[in-house]
Amino acid sequence: MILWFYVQYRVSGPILTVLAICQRLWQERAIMTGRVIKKHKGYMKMEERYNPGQIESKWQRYWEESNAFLVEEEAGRKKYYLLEMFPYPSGNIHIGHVRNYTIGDVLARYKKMQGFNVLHPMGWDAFGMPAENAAIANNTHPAAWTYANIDNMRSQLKQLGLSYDWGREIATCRPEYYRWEQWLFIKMLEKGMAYRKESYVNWCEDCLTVLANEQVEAGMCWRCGKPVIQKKLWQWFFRITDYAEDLLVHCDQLPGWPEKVTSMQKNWIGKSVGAEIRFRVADSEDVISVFTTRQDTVFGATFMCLAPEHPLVPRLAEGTAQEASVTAFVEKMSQQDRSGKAVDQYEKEGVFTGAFCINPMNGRRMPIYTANFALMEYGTGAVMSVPAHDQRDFDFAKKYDLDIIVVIQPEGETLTSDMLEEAYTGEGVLVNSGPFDGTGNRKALDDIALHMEKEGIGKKTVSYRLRDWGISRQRYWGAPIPVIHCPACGIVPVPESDLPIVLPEEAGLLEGGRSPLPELDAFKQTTCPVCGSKNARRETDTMDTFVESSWYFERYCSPRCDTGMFDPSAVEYWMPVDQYIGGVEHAILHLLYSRYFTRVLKELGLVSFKEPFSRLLTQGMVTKESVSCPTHGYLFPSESEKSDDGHRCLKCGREVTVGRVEKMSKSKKNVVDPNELLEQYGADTTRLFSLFAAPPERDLEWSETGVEGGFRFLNRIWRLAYGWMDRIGTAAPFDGEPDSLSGDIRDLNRKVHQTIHKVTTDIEERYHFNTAISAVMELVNAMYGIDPKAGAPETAGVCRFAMESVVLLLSPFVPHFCEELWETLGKPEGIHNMAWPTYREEALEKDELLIVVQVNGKLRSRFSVATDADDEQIKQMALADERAKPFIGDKPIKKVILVKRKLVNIVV
RNA sequence: GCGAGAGUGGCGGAAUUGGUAGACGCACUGGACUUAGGAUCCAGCUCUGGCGACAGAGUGGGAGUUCAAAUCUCCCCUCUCGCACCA
Repeated sequence: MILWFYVQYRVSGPILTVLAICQRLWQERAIMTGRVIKKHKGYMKMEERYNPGQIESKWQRYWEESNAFLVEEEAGRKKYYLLEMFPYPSGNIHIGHVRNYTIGDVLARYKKMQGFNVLHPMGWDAFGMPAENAAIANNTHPAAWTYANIDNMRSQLKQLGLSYDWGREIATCRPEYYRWEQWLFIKMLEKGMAYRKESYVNWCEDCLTVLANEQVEAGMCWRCGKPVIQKKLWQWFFRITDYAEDLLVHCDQLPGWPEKVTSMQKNWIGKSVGAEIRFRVADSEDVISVFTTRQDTVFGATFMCLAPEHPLVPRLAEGTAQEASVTAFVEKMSQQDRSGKAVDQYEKEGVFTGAFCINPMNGRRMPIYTANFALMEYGTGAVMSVPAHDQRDFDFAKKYDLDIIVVIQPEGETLTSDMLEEAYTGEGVLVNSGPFDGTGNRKALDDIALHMEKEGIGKKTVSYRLRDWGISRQRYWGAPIPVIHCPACGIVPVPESDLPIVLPEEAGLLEGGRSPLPELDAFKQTTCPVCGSKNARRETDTMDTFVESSWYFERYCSPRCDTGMFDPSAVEYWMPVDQYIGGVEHAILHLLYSRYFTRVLKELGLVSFKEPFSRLLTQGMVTKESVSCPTHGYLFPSESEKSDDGHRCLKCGREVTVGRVEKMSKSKKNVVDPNELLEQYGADTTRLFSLFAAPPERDLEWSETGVEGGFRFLNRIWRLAYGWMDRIGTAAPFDGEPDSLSGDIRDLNRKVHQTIHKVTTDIEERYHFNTAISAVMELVNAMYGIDPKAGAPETAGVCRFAMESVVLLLSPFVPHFCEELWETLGKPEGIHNMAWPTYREEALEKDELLIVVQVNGKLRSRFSVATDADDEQIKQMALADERAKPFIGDKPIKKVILVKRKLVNIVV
């Protein structure tokens, strides 16, 4: 009621509001006494004013009570699985969620009206760090915080009127869900798809905890500010690299995916074709294996670089004069962020290990360095450096005064090392390359690889940039990894019958974000399932949350299945997802992991397909300026204030810096809460506005300017309907030949058909909801000039056709509003079950063509012509055009270009 | 740094296949209705010059292809996303 009052006040001002209150009280009395809701001339009595609050709760209740969106498999009926990326339950939905889920809802409702059996589920990606952080900050349990957030966000989503099958809701933090993930892990372990190896984590010595990359700020711990070091731990991995080639090849077989996504995935997998070459370490049994794509330059290799983490580094330096400096360098590197993006930004540096290796092609002694740009994760962790033909190696050689030998010369030129200002990376002919001198370098790639293969020095090989997926997390709020470490039997999988390994909820979090699991004896101490040893201990690492989101779309098909991950027949019916929608920021990791997981499921015989998502729509980010205060860090919009005095923090009064425009995120505090919009204008206006503001794939810098326009548009339709109701009377919607109409009413009929055409293709082919909405706006503008009772006898019928079409076309966008109007039009309730309107091809035809006249490509005139005019006639009319003539003058006409039914360009 | 994308009036955007740049909406201006208006209806609204008819310029900047370029090609600038432990 308060909301209603507020809207009234906004719309009508004070005096009419008082009148409206009286009217409303009268109506409510009438409703209570049952006198209002009855048929009136074939349609329902209509409220004069659009009242979103009342309408929206009415229809949301109706959808819920009539189970409007619950679905099940129906053999023989065409299905459509529409999925939006499920949210992390961070607390409140933000405007980015509204955008994502509204886009999905439009498509789901549209497909339903097209006759599909539409699966449209929703759930929660509920494990993750923010719950732990919130638990520490508020002294609660991550589970309590997460479930409270889920309840809150579910009711917010329901307020938006989204057509979800809520009977299929899942939360990944529930044992019923992660039980099957643990089951799958064990299967993968049995198949060798999961394995353990040592790798590095960010470690804070002070908090004694592992840090996520996000928790490292400029090399320091975000909690205590102490330096972060790299610590080696035994961790679990999935062998995604086994599928590198398959994932890569199928990027080109995903026609429903945006090319930018497949292209990013291809680059991420990063296939390189080259050779592996073995370099013997001088005076030692050791061999260094390198991967290179430039084996044609092997004669120019003058030194070797090993990653600081390379196992040979300490051994090579041992006992040499360089040992101390090598140890110091390795130590220094272990303090640094070694991620790809960081390494690329450091200045290249390295130290000599004191050892040499032998170039197998020419016997050259090459000094072995350890260098910061060599990555243990890529290739073999060793780089054969050819300074003459690689810029990075060139810079390094100049810095440390190392030899440079030219081995490729541009055709017909002589190039020597002292001529080089920078590396020569172009094509050419081999020199200084023994038997290969004079060979083109392209051909030499093959020749040298073959030669090495014959001599046992190396071989052709392929390398990928993609690395195996590390899934171990030393965290509490995640799915426990179901293995047992037994001192006698080693790694033992938890028997299937013991699943799920439930995360012990009684555990509180330890200070500093450290996982309590390793210190919780009740969890950790267990019996070995193989030998019965009492000294066995449970794995205390939990799984990366990306694991949960890599198969949830399959779980939705049979979310309550308790005999397996899913019911195979349900998955065969619903999968693959026909349309997946989510933020472009997931273009690589989540989507690649999901593709990988589906391949694993196929390999295990659980599904019959390997690509989970047929079509993908990557929605652009909703961005906003972030605001940060020198003392308080990032601020919520409500925590700072702009005045003449400047933009200040409300907590401390200091001047804030208005940051970059960034993706909305809770950590940046630049989120926009849709609640105010919902309260002020209702769900339909909020939905309409988020769709109208920009096409889905485009980034959207948030601004509320324009939201009034959407609300006005709905009011405008409401008023039109209210004014037309009596005047249309009981006329049936016009469905006759367009030729039986003339004048305004003929134009309106054409406009309706054109609008149906435009809205349908915009939704179906382009997802351009903004232009679909503006097409309906144009139609409504055209309807405003028409009186259904005046003119030809067909007028009322055309008007009813127009009005019903507007309501049907808008129903996926503003469903509550359209349900209400549909009922008012005297239609059976449930517009979501109606068929999508269709247009007639012959009704789209215009009566006249507009021809544009250009002279030398510049617009000079235009004229109308009958649709059946032939090209020659149009040409003559253009040449005779009075407004074009002065620009032709007496200059000779060189050429006349005619674009059929559109344009004439006269070239003089 | 590497990979991917984007840039059009005061603002959000439109122009679907190289063929009328600025649809639709916001903001703004003027008018009508009105006791009143932050409601509604009608009209105007890229910039420069001109009373006007009209003319010239114009899609981040620069070059090019073409009868014709927001759209294609090359170079440059700016912004956004991802970079493997945020989700």
